[in-house]
Amino acid sequence: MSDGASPRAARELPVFEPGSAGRSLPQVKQPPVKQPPVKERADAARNRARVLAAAERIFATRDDPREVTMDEIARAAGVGRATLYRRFPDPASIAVALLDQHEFELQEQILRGPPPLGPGASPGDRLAAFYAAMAELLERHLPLALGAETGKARFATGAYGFWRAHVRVLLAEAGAPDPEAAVDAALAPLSPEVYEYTRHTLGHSKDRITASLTWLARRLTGD
Amino acid sequence: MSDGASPRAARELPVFEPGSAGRSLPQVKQPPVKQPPVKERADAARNRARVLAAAERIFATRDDPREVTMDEIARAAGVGRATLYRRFPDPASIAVALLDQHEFELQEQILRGPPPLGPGASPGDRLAAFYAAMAELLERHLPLALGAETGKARFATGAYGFWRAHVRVLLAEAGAPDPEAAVDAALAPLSPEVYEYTRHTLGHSKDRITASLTWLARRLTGD
DNA sequence: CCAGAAGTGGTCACTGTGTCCACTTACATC
DNA sequence: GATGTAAGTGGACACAGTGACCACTTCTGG
Repeated sequence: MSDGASPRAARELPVFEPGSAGRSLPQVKQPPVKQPPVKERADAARNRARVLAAAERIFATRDDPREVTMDEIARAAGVGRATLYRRFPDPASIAVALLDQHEFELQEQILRGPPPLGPGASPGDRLAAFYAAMAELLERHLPLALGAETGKARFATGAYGFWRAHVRVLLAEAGAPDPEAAVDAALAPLSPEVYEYTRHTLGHSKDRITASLTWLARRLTGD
Repeated sequence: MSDGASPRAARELPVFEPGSAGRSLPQVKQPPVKQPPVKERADAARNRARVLAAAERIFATRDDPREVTMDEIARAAGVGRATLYRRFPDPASIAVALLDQHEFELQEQILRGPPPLGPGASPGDRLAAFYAAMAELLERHLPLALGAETGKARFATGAYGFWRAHVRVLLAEAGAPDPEAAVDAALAPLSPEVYEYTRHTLGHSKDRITASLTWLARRLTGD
């Protein structure tokens, strides 16, 4: 997180920066005027790393990631429950924090990577590439994605706003009459629940799902 | 449930019959060979009606229908908790039972009603009509739909299999290369969570959402 | 009418939650 | 280095919901 290069000044899309997830430090009821201290104590950072590592392990192991409990994570991390609650209000927010780390790389590729994921290709190609990349992400981190959907703040997967803005632009370029309304329909098939259902309940292969999403991308953008 | 007319013998689509939801009577661990008795005792039926009525009221009232609890429903229905557990394993299953009642009518219209919802219209028109009808259903029964998504059995909304079969046929008629895989992507925008997000978090009108779904239907079926 | 099956509701042990508070530890300052 | 202080920590507590159990009641077929 200390790359001095590439200042992120002029950006069109709302980039979600990973690491800012579990750091809204004290969970005070009303954030007072006083800014929370910018610097994190060393032991706190160490514990946060422990928590995230333990949580990643647990989410990956569990049968149903939606059943992971705060108590369980705290015990696995060797940390008191209050310590956990200090940063994360519920297990879902931990999954979100972990997921953001993985999603950030994809955001970079979309913003500055080579086509068709990055700028330069046609809307149809870019949308298809985006779908494929998201399917890949879901394939690898499905437990986290499922766990992130549990809490009260749905569609708050941190990066959702980014995907939304990206796809909305693509739909607009493709001539959709109301991209702002269409974009959520276009993103719905990427919901972790849908992926889990087709992938594991129905048993479709990742390639088959990706092919279907590619077809969808072509249809949505009019080829 | 005693309409002697129109025997439902030869059907292509898996119709979900409402009323069969809370009636898999005893929640035994392993259903023994002995068939559960076909007839329901009069007092049991009365209580079931009470439970459903109370639950409908509660689901509609609550801020977040996902937080409705068995205890709450039992108290509101004036019924012991064990009585409730006898028929329904969790609040979600009660929401499913209620929702099925409303979905059944739509199923009938699709099977035997006039076009464009019923048979006779083009795939594009039928899909658009289906989307519009589902949006209407969600608009009216969103709390139930959200509550039904809570439990462990997702995509088990009873009727989901029906919608799935219907839309799969439409996509096949429209020439989709892999309707079996595409159908879940086509149904994803109808997820209650997506509807809630666009409708209430973003504040889009029902008409705007419907218009967008109509656009989607045209795109999916190639007009 | 009545035997027995189906249905009922109060109770119990248990799990996870969220908050609180007394103690500990890191770090800025001297 | 010593030290004051605020951030950080973990155990404890009260509470809510669960799911199962069981003694009791009520319905219904013969």
